Amino acid sequence: MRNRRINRDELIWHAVAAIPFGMVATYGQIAEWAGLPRQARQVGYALHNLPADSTVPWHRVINAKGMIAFPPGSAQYYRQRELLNSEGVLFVGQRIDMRRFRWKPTMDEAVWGVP
DNA sequence: GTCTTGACTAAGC
DNA sequence: GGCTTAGCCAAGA
Repeated sequence: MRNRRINRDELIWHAVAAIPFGMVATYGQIAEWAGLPRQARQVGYALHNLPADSTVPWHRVINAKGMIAFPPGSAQYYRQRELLNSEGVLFVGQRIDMRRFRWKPTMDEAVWGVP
């Protein structure tokens, strides 16, 4: 069987799985950490292909606006919101307080929010 | 091969 | 704060 190279999806899933409990990350962040910059859409695509029996915390991935990518009112929207709420991620209306819950990788070296 | 779609983002109005 | 436009890349028809 050859060393199957890690698929793009698995790379993304791995990055998503690295998000700690009670934290969230944006699609752009996941793409970048997975080594796929500018491919935020691919992250959503990979999550869409995520098997139902997977343990990947897909609900910790949100868009850059701090909102769930699903349209409000949809079953998926409420499911993700409930999962986040159960982890202590509080919502302000339809938005998450990114200043508190956005995960910052390697806080010592990471440069996020640089002007 | 081209065209459309998509769990996105940033900038402009 | 919300809508529109443009940019981006990959998968599917």
